[in-house]
Amino acid sequence: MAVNPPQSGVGEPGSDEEIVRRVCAGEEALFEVLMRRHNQRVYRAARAILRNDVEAEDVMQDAYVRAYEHLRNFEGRSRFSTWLTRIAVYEALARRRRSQRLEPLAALQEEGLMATSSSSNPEQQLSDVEIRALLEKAVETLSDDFHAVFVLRAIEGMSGAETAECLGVSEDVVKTRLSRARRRLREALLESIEPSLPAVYEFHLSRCDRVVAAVLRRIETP
DNA sequence: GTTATCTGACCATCCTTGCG
DNA sequence: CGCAAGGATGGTCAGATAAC
Repeated sequence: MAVNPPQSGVGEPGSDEEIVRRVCAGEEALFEVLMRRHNQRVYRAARAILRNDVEAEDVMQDAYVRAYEHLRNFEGRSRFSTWLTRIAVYEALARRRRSQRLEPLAALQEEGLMATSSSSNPEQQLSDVEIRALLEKAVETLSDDFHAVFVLRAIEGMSGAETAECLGVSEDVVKTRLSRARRRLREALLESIEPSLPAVYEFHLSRCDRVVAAVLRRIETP
């Protein structure tokens, strides 16, 4: 499920750590390579916590600026991507705390997201686009903690250790949250598709007639 | 065989609800 | 309003399983 499309950009001059070393040595322009390389992950990490595209982009900018300013503090104890993601996660968590103080009722506006599609044709309903929409809706129903773990682990493909480090929790907590997030996703998806389940593998009247006729022919002609 | 991951059981805490 | 009961949620631990 992990999707990490290669980022386009300014050539690929070596490992992250190598680029960090060169940026610190004065090649500031190379920082763009790091940004392009990790845009996807940083965006998903920020959005996993904030659930808002615009705010996620703001956090990305803040995180990149902060990372650039503190690049010399990167000691290489973890991968650069983990270090960068952790900065974005901390920025996002701080922003979420601020917004929760200011708008404690904002979350109530999210109610009603799980309204089910009324499409009656299961084949249409199960098209790729709709499956993706169902998945996204289901993921959005997860609690904040489960949502963040699920996005980082299952979608972004980070390891348990990386996710734990980014979110500031133990690996055990990541494992449990991921397991429960998956279970809840299954339940949410089942809830959203159940109304159309009776139509799945429907034994159409014409096929019924055909089978009955064939059986009758075989019975009647020994 | 080792490591990583998943999953279930158990427990603690928090929240809601009903009752006096 | 205060309190107890029950449910929901989340963390820890341990065993099972898969991948290497």
